[in-house]
Amino acid sequence: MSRPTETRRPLTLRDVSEASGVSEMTVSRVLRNRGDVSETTREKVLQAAKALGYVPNKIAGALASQRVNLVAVIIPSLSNLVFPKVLSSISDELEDTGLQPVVGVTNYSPEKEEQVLYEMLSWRPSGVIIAGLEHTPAARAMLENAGIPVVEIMDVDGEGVDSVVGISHRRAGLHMAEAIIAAGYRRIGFLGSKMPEDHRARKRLEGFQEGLAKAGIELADTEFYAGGSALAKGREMTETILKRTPDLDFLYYSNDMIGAGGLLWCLDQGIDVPGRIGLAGFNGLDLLDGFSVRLATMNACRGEIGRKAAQIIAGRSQSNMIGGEVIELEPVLEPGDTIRKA
Amino acid sequence: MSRPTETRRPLTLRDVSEASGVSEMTVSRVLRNRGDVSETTREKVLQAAKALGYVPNKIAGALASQRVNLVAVIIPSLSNLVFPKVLSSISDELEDTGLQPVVGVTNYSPEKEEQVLYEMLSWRPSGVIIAGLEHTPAARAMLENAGIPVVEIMDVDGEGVDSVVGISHRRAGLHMAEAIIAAGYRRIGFLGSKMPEDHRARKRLEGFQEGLAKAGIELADTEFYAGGSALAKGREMTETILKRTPDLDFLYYSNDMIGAGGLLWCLDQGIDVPGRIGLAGFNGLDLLDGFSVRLATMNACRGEIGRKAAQIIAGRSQSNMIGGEVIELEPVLEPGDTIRKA
DNA sequence: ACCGGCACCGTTATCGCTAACATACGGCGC
DNA sequence: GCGCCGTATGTTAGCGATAACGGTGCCGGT
Repeated sequence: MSRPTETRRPLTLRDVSEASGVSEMTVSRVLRNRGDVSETTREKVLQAAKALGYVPNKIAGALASQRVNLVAVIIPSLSNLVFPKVLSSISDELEDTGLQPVVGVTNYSPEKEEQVLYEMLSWRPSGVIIAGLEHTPAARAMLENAGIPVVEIMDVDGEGVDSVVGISHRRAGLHMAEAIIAAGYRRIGFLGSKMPEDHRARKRLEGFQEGLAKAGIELADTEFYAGGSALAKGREMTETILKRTPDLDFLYYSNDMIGAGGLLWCLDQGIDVPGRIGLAGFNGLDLLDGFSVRLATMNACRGEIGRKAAQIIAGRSQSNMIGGEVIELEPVLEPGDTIRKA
Repeated sequence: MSRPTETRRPLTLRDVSEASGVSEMTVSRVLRNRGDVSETTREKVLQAAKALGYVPNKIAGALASQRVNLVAVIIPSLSNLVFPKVLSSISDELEDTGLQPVVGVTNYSPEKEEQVLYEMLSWRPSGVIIAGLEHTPAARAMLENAGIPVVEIMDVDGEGVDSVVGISHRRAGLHMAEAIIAAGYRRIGFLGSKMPEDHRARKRLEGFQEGLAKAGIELADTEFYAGGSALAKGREMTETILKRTPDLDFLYYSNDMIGAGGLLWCLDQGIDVPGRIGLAGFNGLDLLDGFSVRLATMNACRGEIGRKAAQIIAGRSQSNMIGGEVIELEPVLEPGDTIRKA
């Protein structure tokens, strides 16, 4: 009820050691469960620590031991819904390894990414998980020189610094194109975000166009957006593109959220999906489970990506084997109800 | 192209100081922009640091200066969509204060919260922003003894440790009840999550029931869920509750996501909304902008909450004024299209 | 009685950086 | 010339923990 001390000086090991009558070293051993301590002193120490409300100072600990139990996780955005998913699979996997993820957000800006990376590396984490393969030269240099395991995730189309876990967005786009063509669609439009720094979306589009080209087809129209609620944007863009190019018979969206918006708009308009027009998105958001008509999409293996990445970091922080794994996962087409059955 | 050194020993201030021919202290001053350094040496040092690829060690810096530029932000979940929003407003507000948010997630578990808090406090952050007012006794004690500004956010119905920024969920529920009754609805059902630790949802329900009681009405039926895609669950639950109690004329959902699922189901079924049945959710997700029929909801001021909380932390970390502010924000009813006009 | 080994615990020396103080130096006023 | 000030830099002493090693009992074997 009354304050333990007058001026609240933060507690240190010394306080606990004095309170329990043993040396700081022994207290440290007890608190870390490391080294031999008799059961009786262990009890004494724990009791004293609890009574004082002692919280160890990891800053000092990390400096002395040269070990930090943090893993830097750097992603472009939290509002994308994709990334929280990856994040949670990372933290699940890290749960009982003693490692802890720390998140940094770049807003799809390479400069911000460089900043965030610098900031995080200055805490000397035991590993870095970072989205994408495209970084500023300085950022890349930092990753190479950090001397810790680095896992670049989400994308395998390019050269990685160290380990890489992801899917080929190029091939994902290509496969989607093939599926669409196989289903008999020919007048195809693309709708996506304007962000020039979303390399994965760009690669999907490139792969998609390549797939179309193989069948001698070109994109009939495209529409881009920036900012705002993706669902609402999907709705607007769909209306816009169909007004401009009414004979489109398929719309490929760069993500599920705008795809879902487009789907809602089509349903509202009473358009026959997938007869008159087919739709597909990308990501496999479980959000889509809530629609009566299920949008075709491609599962981006987000959970698996996070898990593998975490495993690599955890594995390498124990045994210091030399890394450089590249794990390519295979995205799965989920045809849903918005592509005609062939 | 070739590695700078054979065995890559992490760089220290000493390396930079040797490379630039000045003392470590001067290098430190340059890198922190603190104290007087002549322009010429500043240049020399910066150049050396860049050439070596030096990244400062904040661990050592923090230990020496007893200052850490981190703010712990502790929230129940990242998949709720509400919290990423709060997070981003916090980090926007902190952007140019030199402070940096670090996120911890509790999964709505008080024990996990206690763990995460302990973990974060052991890094000696300059402040804590934590969701909710309900904590374990140990967690509360830690917050009280940490000697740093603490802001509990989202909720004001209860006793805070230090500062509090949020809305009254009890009153939010109550107001929603009044609005619904004013619109002429009488057979009212509630649909929500089963989580016993979601105190804010509980308080909304209590306030809602209180509002109904004032008009001499009781909840006609309730339905709860746990886990899974909220949109899909909303759909299922709505079907279930309406099968069980067909004469309900209003459904109050504990969040917008399940509300949206319910709305989709009603539209699919061709049910007249808001004539035959009214619907309302809670949170004001901008996701809802994408629907042709807009769900009634209540804006929970998430952006404002994050901003104010960050301001309090930032303000107090500069001038050490004594805290204890309580800021109650006023949620706004957004009637949308799913409540009859009175 | 002596020695080796084990279980337990203390001492010392960092870890990389910064606060606080000390020093060097040039210029200025008197 | 002397003292003094201000600027630009160096020196010293920690910050709070841990690694590495050094004791100290106690036991059992010989």
